[in-house]
Amino acid sequence: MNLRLYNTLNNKIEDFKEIKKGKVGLYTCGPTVYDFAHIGNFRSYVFEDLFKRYLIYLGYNVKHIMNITDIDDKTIKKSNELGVNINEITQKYLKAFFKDIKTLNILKADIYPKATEHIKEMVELVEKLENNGYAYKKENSVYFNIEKFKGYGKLANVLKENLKTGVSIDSDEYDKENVQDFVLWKGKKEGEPYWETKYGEGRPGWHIECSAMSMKYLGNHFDIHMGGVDNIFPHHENEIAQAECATGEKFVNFWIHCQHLIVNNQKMSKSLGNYYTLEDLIQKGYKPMAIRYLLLSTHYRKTLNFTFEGLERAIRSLNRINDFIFSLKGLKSNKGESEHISNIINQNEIKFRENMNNDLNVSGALGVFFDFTHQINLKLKELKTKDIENILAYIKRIDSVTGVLKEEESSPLEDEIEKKIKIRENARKDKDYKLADSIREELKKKGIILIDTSDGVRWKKSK
RNA sequence: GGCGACGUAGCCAAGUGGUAAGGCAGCGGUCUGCAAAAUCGCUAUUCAUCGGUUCGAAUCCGGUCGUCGCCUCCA
Repeated sequence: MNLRLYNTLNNKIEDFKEIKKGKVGLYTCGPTVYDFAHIGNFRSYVFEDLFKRYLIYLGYNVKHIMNITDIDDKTIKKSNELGVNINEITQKYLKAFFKDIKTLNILKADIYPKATEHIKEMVELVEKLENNGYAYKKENSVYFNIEKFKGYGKLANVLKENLKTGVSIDSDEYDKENVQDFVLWKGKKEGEPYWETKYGEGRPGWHIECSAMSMKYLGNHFDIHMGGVDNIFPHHENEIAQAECATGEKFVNFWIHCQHLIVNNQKMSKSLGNYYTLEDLIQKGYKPMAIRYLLLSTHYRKTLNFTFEGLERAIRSLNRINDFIFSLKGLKSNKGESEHISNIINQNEIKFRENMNNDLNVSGALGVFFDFTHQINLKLKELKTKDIENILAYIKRIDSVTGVLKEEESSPLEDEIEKKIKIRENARKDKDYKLADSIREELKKKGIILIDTSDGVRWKKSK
């Protein structure tokens, strides 16, 4: 089965076909760096990462662009309120963003273009739209005339008749009631940053940024554009309008949108006190990989209900995988390789792929993988050296997609602890279980967990 | 009002016309000096609900109820 994806453009699951063999151009909507990103943002980023990792797993050469919005109403507002230079704000939160995605084991994009560094491209795009008759000037701003674009509304399934009310508005955050032509270029306002261009002093509209930057790095027509469902309208709809009216070409083949995350069945908001940043969760003692596991284990088109119970469950599910790897690594085995183990691996990987190919069915794919751990656990005693290598290599391939097994540095034990473990071993031989148990308890308090196996004592650090 | 997603065990969740995966939790057993891990058994006659199509429906169609999102910025 080929990779099949739900394409918002046509509202159905379609076979994925790349434009240029073996290559995928991928654009994901990035952060507006005016505040810390929250776990809802990270749900999208983690899903996008899962998707990108899977494309790489399938052998595609992925070119991934993620924009950084470092100029917009919210950023300007914050800058003015705090009396701080806008760059200081965007620098601060950009740094935090990069730190967070590293923590969550999200692969870096190839390029993170900043809006403020692509004013020239945006103005050129506005110019093209004006030349093609889709844009008009009003006051000091330039607007897109949605009446002129026949395809307007095709992504979000909105009818122009329901939108057009005749007034054009140049703010990102305007009042209700009027939805209409959107702004391409905003004339300068008092107290706002501006650029000097052929359209006078001003700054770009929000939507033009993504059209200009995606086309600059991926071409006029590229494979996949992703984002949260809230971006479908108007942001992505407007991107299509801008790009297609400027170039006359189809803009993007596949639009993939990730559902939102809610917290305890409620919309996340600061006023409800259920608004979490990644740092908040880490401060509470949760491990990043458990957070990542939780965020990616629900299908991307389903609303994810974030709860702390769910996070606890994620920890335990991950433990099952980690314990499995732990047992494998501690096995004493004979040389050789068994055909039936290779068969189990091959069969399992095929099923894993079938599930992932089915519109990124992670839950199904994880279920397949848990089946695998079960099958292998039944055969642990008969594994040969090469089998274990093969299994570990398979786990590595799976994790190249899921990215939840980021290993922590395994520092060697201190001499003193080593000594204690030896004392305990001797005590056990002498059947002095009282002493043995007290040492085990003592080390547990230090974060070292001892496990007695038929192959001897083993230790691991507590999570 | 318009557009869209969705409703499967205590919780999370797969399933895309052929008779309910998997994970977590729980109970009982095996293994272990005891633990841990693993393992075995038990835990949904039923998929919001009512009708229809079909030899056969959680899956298709229609109605009803309910949840969420978008329609203004938001991942």
